[in-house]
Formats: sequence, structure tokens, C-alpha cells
Amino acid sequence: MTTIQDIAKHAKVSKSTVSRVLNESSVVNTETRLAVEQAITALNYRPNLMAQSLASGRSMTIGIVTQKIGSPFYDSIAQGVIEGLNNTGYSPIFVDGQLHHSTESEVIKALVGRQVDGLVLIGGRTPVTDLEQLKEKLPTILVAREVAGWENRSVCVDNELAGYEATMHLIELGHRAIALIHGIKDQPDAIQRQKGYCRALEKANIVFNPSLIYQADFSAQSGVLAINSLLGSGVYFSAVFAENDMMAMGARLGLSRHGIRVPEDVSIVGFDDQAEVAFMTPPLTTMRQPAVEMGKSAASAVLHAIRDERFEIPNHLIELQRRESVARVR
Amino acid sequence: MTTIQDIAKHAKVSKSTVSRVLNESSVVNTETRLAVEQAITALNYRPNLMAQSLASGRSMTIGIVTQKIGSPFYDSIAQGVIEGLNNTGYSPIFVDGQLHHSTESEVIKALVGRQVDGLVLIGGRTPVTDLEQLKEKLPTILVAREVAGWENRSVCVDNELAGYEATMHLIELGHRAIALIHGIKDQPDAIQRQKGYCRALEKANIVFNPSLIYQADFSAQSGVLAINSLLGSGVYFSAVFAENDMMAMGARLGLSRHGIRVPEDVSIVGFDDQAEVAFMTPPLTTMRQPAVEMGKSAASAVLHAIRDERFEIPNHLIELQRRESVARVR
DNA sequence: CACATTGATGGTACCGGTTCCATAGAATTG
DNA sequence: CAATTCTATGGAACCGGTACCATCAATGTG
Repeated sequence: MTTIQDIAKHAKVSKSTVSRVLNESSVVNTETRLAVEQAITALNYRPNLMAQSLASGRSMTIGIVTQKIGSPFYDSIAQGVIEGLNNTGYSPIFVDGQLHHSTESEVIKALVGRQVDGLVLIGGRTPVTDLEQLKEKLPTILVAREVAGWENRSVCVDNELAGYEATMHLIELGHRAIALIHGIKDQPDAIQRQKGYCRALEKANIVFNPSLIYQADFSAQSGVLAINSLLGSGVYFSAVFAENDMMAMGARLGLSRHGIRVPEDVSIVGFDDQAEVAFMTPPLTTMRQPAVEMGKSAASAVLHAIRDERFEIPNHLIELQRRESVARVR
Repeated sequence: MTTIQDIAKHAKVSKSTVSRVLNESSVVNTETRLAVEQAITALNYRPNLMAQSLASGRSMTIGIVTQKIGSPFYDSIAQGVIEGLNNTGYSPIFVDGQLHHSTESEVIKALVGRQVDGLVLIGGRTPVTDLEQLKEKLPTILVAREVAGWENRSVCVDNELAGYEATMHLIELGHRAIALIHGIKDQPDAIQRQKGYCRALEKANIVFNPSLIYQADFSAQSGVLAINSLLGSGVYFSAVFAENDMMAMGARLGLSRHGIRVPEDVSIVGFDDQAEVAFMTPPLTTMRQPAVEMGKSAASAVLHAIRDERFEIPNHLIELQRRESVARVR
């Protein structure tokens, strides 16, 4: 490994001067600059980021805490963060919270030890007190999580509104018996989406029927179980709102297993708009979450926070993506 | 930030002793050890990994180069690497090659600057000469890429055999007119899978019909285009082998658009077994790629390479995952 | 009992950069 | 022309650790 000292020797200058041309931190005579630059290419020199970090106090890395790598929505956010960090000089470093609170705080500590310059927490359950503590030490941005007092440190969307709109879309097409496949019980997004569902029913003067709700867990398998249970219980429904796409896929499969056609007999609305559902048979109508854009916003936000600049987090909208899994009720 | 010096002062010992208890690098009197440990928790001390890295020459990070975050197969591999690195003290740091050769070598250089202790390249097109150079400097493991001379540095699977088995499965069920939806033209995996397809035909004495091949690009959209083109050309086929699951999904949608039933009229075999396809209607028969396991193996392999230990990369098999998209020909 | 060995610890040179301060010479000013 | 301000550079302290070497007391050995 060639070091800054080697470059200095080769260019017959001091370390300081080499550092100057590297960082353009002060004016350097054109001749000497050229000599240094030449030495750098000649010796194929790359500065040691560890040493830079130690000396400067900046590590040029952003810590990203994900919940569970492999889940499409969180992955898309992560992808957005990566894109947003591209060509900024900062690199992301990922750690996985594994859905455990303890693991989560453990990995965050590890990131702090790695001297990350900023932190992006995607979802997660870190207690608010810990967050407040963290915020003191490091620029921290939350994604897909709402916390009071973090309004301009948090990239999120209005799940309640989206739940309302999804349900309203079905109601407008004449559906009045709308089953809800509900996500993980205490999960805030799930709660919000259900709230929106209830508000839409209320708005349309449809009485809420608890037997139309199935408590699932965001997995595709739970979507098919939902249909089996609903059908087994004998309640009538002409439409299903699944709180994410995987459950919608499961529901669609469950329905076909019972010879029920989509959308002729039952309509389905999903949530997320993950890539695959545009190619389901039929293509799924769903609430599109702007996951990649959210990730990009988070990247911008954390970068601005590091530079201590003001940054207005853009408003991300969940939009209805109309496809073919929904039809007017017969 | 509290430093090792603060701990030393607090425990009334020298830096060296603190370092000793941290790394267990030599025996320390029990009393003094306890005093130090107590100081560490009292002051909530975390060693600065940058300083550790600079001093020790080890950064405890593994660089992971992905091709395109968001593609299910590569994501699963990445997930496997993360899992494999869990609780090893090493952290992964991801960079994205963005499918550009130049970007790829650029990001690799960035990783080297970050003093990563090892490198995992997932797929990619880095020229072999560059790889050889890299191998000199750093323990490097390839995933999903075969290079001569890298046999025990490369985690891969037999795509040709898998292509053969997929096709053979269809043949055994009586299919003789099997369309092939081919992946990106020069992509090695795609080439191998097609080779396997051809070998199976040959084995069964079926003459190869070029008009049954559609040149696609691994996207779902290209899968529906494939069906349109095939149907438009008027060739008969009773089965489709798609070289990945996304194209299989597209093909399935394309067929349904033409009123063709799956599997009654046409059977489909996919490739990858990404999570969603188990819940397609009908669930897709596909060649399961052990992506997560491959990632784990890569993690083990690079860790062993760092310690200069011998490691036999396990043999990963692609296995036929029978579901419901395939039926005996009528 | 003199001498070698062992155990526990402190001191210090580094790792490869950044950054502040000092300084020499050139350019500007009155 | 002396005094002042710039311009360009070198020197050295420092960032927070690691690891080697030195030291010193206690123990073991002939």
C-alpha cells in the first residue's frame, strides 16, 4: 500500500502539500500540484479512509439500519438510500435489526463505534428515549416511522389516508361488503391502514362488521388462510382489501382455489405495489408506496443534517395504482 | 466521545492495559481487569473502529459488490452474506456496480480505500485480469460467476444442468414442443441454461426448433412480449421454459390474456424460486436457486480466506420445485 | 544467596492521514 | 527602501488505538 508519505517523497514535497492537493483545502502552486498529481497516478495511490477518518473526524459513511433484509418494501427504501448517496462521497453501511429490539440497539452501537457520520433508521422499534439520545450524538433520520417531535427528521407517508382511499375506491364501485386482511397486530402501519378502512366505511354509512376482518401477519400464506377463514365463516364479501401485496397475492390464490374469480366475483386491492404484482393474473390494483423515493429523501435529509443545513422533507404520497383486480360490483 | 485514555485514567492504569483487557491479548491481573471493565461500562465506552483499524491493519469489514439492488436473486445472495457475517465481528459494506463495468471497478477501488479485509463480488463483469490483481491484494470471493482458476474462490451453481433438468421435467411429462424464453443475450447464466435446454432436447431426440426461442431480457414485461411473439408466429408449443421467474410471471400473464390456461393448455417452468412465485395462480414450478445459502457460503469462504484457512466451498444444487404450473401434455 | 524466569504493567513508537502554526521569499505599499 | 502583507510550503502535534520493548517485583532454581 502506498501512503501519502510515498507520494510526498516521489513528488519531493511534504505530506502537508500532498494533503492539500488531495483536499483542495488551500492553494497550491500549479507546478507542485501537477507533480503531486503525477506521483499519485504513477504510484496508483488511494488515501486510507480509516486514517482520514481518524484524523478528520469524518468517516464518510452513513449507517443504515434495516429491519429485515428481503422484505420488498424495506429493500426498496434501502435501494433508494443507496441511489441517493451515489456520487456524494458517502457510502452506506448496512446492518440488520432482525426485528429484535435488543439486536437493533446492539447494531446501532456498532455503527456508532464505526464512527458513521449519520444514521438512517428504516422502520424499527427503538424506544423514543433512545432515539432522542442518539439524535444528540448523530444526525439521525427515520424512515417509515412517525415519532412526535421528529417531523422534519422523518420520512413517512399517510397510511391512514391510503387505507381510506383504497377502501373508498372499492366503495365507489359499489362494494359494501369489504373484507380486510389486517397486517401484524401492533404494527403502526397496519393500525393506520385499518383506521382508514374504518373511516371510509363510516363516510359511506356502511356499518363496520368485525367478522369481515381477518388478523393476518403480512405474509402471503396468511393471505390464503384469510380467505379460507372468511369463506369458512360464511360472511359474504364482494371485495378484499389486503394491507400489503403479499397477502393480496395469497388472497388471490386462495380465492382461485375456491373457484372464485377475480375480479368478476371478488375484487382485490393490495398495498405497496411491489414489482411483481403488476404481472399477477390479473394485475393487482394496489396502493403504490413510493419506497425508492422515500429512501432518496432520507439520503438527502441525512446529508443535509450532517452539513447542518435546513432541509424540507418532501411529502410522499401513496397513490392508487389501478389495474385489473378490481371491478364494479355486480 | 470517551477514548481509551479516559478509561485508563478512570481505572488508574495505562492505555496498554486497557487495550489488553479489550483484546484479551495477554494476561491481566483479575483486579485490574475488573477495574477496567467497570470503567468501560461506567463511561459507556466503545472503541473507535477507525483507530483500531488504522493501528491494527484490520478493518473488520467485508466489501460486498452487488450488481443491482432490487433484483430478487442478487438480493437474496446479499441477505445470505449478511446472515453469514452475523456475530463474526465483521460487518458488510455494500456498493452497487449498477451494471456498469466502469462503475464496478470504481466502487471496488473505493472499497479498497476503505481498507476492507475481504471482498465478495456478486455476479459482475470485472475483467479476469483485474480480478487476478485484486486477489493478490485481498481475499476475494466470487458469487454466481465462474472463472477458470477460481474454483475454490467462487460460489456457483450448475446452470447448464438446471436448464437440462427443467427441460427434462417437461419432456418426461410428454411435452415435445417446448418454448424457451431466453435471458439477456450474453449473460453467462442465460447461455448455460439454454445449453441445458438444448442438451435435454437432444437426449430426447427432439429436433431443436429455433422459432421456439424468444430472445428476452429477464424482465416480466419481456415475458409477456415473448408469449405475444410466439403466439403471433403461429408455432405450436405445449410448454414454456422461462430462464427466470419474472419472465415466467410475464408469460403466465400473457397466456391468460390470450385465454390460454395454465397448466391445462400450456405448462410453465420458471427459474430462481423467488418468494412470490409460490403464490402465483397457479403456483409456479421452478428451479430453486439456493441464493441465501450461496451468500452464506460466500461469507464463510471470505472469512476463512482472511484467516488463511482452507475452506471447501459446499456444492450448491439447483433443485426442481414442483408446483402446479406444469401438467402432463394432453 | 546470586541469578534466571515469570507475571503484570507502563512507556512509546507507530498506523496514515489532517490541520494548525511557523517561516521564507515574493509582492505590495507608503 | 523599509515595512507589511501574501503565497506557498514545511514541521509537528494530534486523532485513538495497537504492539513491541522495557521495567520491576515476585518467584523459582542450583
